[in-house]
Amino acid sequence: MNDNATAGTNQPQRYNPAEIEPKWQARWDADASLYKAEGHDSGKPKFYCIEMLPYPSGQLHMGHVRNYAIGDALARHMWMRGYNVLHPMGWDAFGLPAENAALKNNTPPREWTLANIAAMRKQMQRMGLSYDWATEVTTCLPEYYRWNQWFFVKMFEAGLAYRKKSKVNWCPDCQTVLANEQVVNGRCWRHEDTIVEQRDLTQWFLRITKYSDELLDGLEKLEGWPEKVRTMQRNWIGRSEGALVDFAVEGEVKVPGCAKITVFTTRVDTIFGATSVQLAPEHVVAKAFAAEDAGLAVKIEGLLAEQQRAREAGDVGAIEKHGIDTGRFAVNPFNGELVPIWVGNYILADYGTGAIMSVPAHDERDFEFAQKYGLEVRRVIALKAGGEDPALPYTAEEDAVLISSGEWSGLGCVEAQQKMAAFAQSKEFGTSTVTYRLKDWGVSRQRYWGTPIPMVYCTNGHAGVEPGGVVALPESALPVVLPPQIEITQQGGSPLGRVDSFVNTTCPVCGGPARRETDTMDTFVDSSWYFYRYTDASNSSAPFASEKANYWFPIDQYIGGVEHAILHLIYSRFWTKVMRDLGLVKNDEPAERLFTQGMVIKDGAKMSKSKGNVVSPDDMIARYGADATRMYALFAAPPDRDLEWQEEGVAGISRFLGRVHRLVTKYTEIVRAAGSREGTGSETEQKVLRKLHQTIAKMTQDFSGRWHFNTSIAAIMTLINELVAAEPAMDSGEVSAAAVTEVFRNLVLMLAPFAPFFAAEMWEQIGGESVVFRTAWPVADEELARENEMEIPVQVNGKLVNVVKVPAGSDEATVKAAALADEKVKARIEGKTIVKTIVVPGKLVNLVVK
RNA sequence: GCGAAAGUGGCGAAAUUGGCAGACGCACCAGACUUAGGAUCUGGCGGAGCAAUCCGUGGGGGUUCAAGUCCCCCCUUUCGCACCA
Repeated sequence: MNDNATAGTNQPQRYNPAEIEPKWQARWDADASLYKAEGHDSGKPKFYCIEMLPYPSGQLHMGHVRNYAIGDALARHMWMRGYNVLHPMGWDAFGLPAENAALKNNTPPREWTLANIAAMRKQMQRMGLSYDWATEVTTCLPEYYRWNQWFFVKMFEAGLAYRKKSKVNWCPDCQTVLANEQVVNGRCWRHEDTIVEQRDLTQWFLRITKYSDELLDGLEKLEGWPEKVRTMQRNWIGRSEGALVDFAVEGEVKVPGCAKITVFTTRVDTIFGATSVQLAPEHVVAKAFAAEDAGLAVKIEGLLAEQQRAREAGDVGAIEKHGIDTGRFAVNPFNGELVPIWVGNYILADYGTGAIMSVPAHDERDFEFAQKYGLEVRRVIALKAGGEDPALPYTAEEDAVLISSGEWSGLGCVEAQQKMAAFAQSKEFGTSTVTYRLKDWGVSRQRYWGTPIPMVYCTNGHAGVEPGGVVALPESALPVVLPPQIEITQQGGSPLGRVDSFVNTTCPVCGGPARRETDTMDTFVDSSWYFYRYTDASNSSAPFASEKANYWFPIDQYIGGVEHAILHLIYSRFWTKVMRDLGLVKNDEPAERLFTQGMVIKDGAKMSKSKGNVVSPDDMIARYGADATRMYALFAAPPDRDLEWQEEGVAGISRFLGRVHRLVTKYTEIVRAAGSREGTGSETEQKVLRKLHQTIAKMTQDFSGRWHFNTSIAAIMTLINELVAAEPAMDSGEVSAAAVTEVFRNLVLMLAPFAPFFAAEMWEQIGGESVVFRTAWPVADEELARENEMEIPVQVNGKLVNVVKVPAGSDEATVKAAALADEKVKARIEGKTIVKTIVVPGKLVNLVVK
């Protein structure tokens, strides 16, 4: 850069990251042992630290840089604290972009993906991240995905993987099915503008609902997870306790199974107030009625269309309630009353039973609907304490009792719910039940670039398997390898279905002809267990050895974006429980602690190509170096908050490193020569050492607690500012060589987690032993850190007047006397009476005067 | 609509337990050095005022000797959920 003549006079070697960083990178890349975790027989405590693995798009973005800078600082710090650290990295390498790229550039997905991985690995190495590359996991390689298939077969055998025909979400852009979790407001999670369609398809599902309660209850114990994520998962699982009650349909219904309507309710205690039954437009009974009445059929179609439109508008909640009276009646089993059967556009087919009893007096939606159509509103819940009845709709359950409810009148709501459900069960017209919003995980994808589902359909069938029936492949037949060369086209359907050599196979049981399943697995399968594979990445006989996983798990710290709160983080919890039940691992949960970092934004908005506000990490590194770029990502905001990227700030960090470089270089000879010379005990020496040890204490605390690295870095900057001020004293010997040595050694050690290249260079320069990252983290000396003088603010009537200095540890009387002796204070209280004096030891004095 | 988080200088932010509001950095201003350079160093920098001093943490009330921090009401922003019966 600016290597002109003046630079040479008193600063022979200026901070030049372009020189330092590649030099160290070359050394580190050549030393595979540098970041290698020790085995599970290591005597040290373990620390398993992971950042979420990226999709190999080919380019790191600033969000990655921030994520990895946080994890790397933590991993390096824990190394220095003496832990056995496993800090791995991998690639979530299957997925649609590879197919799109293939279409566009005519490059095979595998080639494209592997090239991207190579490019991104290089970027990570350029950033100086401390990954153990020997444990690298790439999900699109058969060595990895064969274990997806292995798990799939295990789940099939355990009844956890099954096939069913159902309505599924279809993204016309992805040309594939989406899981419920991948649909956001009726749109595709990857295509914000694309409305997801509903299609009837036969698909593979994983029975995540078997673990609904455990997934929910487990959240209570995940205290190391952000409350926000736990809440989101709780909502997603959506457990709801209630009752099923059968309402018999009055009169004849020709379609079998339609003689009764089973409603789901959480408020069976309000059933005497039910004045209609409401069906979803797709309910079988509604369809049965429609079959008998063409006019009704048209109207019900209309309701369905309204629901569809609302879903497409992404605004299901705002739909105007609308319904149709079918003219038919149902019998309330509790009182024998006939209530009209309606079809409503606000009734969801896929929640509960798709049918409800409508109680306008005690449900807001039912109330709104009844008002519109003039249905009866009948109060059956009153205040327990008596007195004036609350306005309708009245939805409270606490301190409320049943009225006008026959023999149940007088019971409290909660008690009535239990007793009435039990009664319904004894009379066989109902039962108490629990429903969930969580649905089984649909994992079939009509795509090429994913894990082939290891199932075949035996054409002729054999004992126990009908013709065309499902047969799981035995372990010896795995992996089912993706055919490498395949033409990617835009036509629908599973691409593998067009490859005859793939489809046509033999049945592993009877040896007869069979067809392979041609769908591939959702890529979220890949990321559901990848972190177990890190512990034993090259195992070719099992997904991993249990003893290795049991040593490292649960993950001590998992770091990633909050956008995975539902998808990845719920799937991987599920997968862990399945593996536990298979006897592979002992832990119930994958990660002890989860940290979700904020977004990186620019000019107030998330960086995106369309907004043109993308800052490239490569540019930053080329201009300021990796150390400054990483350190800025930690300095600009606390890691859990959004970070506004300001290039001037990176320049500021670069200047700061330059100042440290100048100081370290200036005192290098003293530090290198230092023996065990005595300190001078001078005031400046005490001051410098005090600041040093206060900084060590602050940094150590930040790492173990809140991770507010912005304040840690600010503390180091303050230390540097003090050192600059102390330069004359360090030059004159007023600050001893021993003290200078102590300061600079510890300063470099403290910078190591944030600026690894810089720290390695400085450490070598001052003659530090071994590797800086394997040197023990400094320990704060409380004695040296202690202030010997305190500054005590003095207030009069709560307003600051002056600050007085007193010796540290002064008692109340001394502090008070010092406050009263202060000229400014004297002037302020002149002629007034002190009514009260508050002395908070070590904090302040407040004089209340009149 | 429900729930959560947030709102502090020109900007990013700090104040961990009710106790000096604005640490640290950016930008800006002044100065030094100078082959005048987007380098480096020194100093200044919430607002008003010559000053003493007064005002100031989204707005309004309250508790307290003392409130950015606690309580009540309201506003704004972001995120999550959203006819879930």
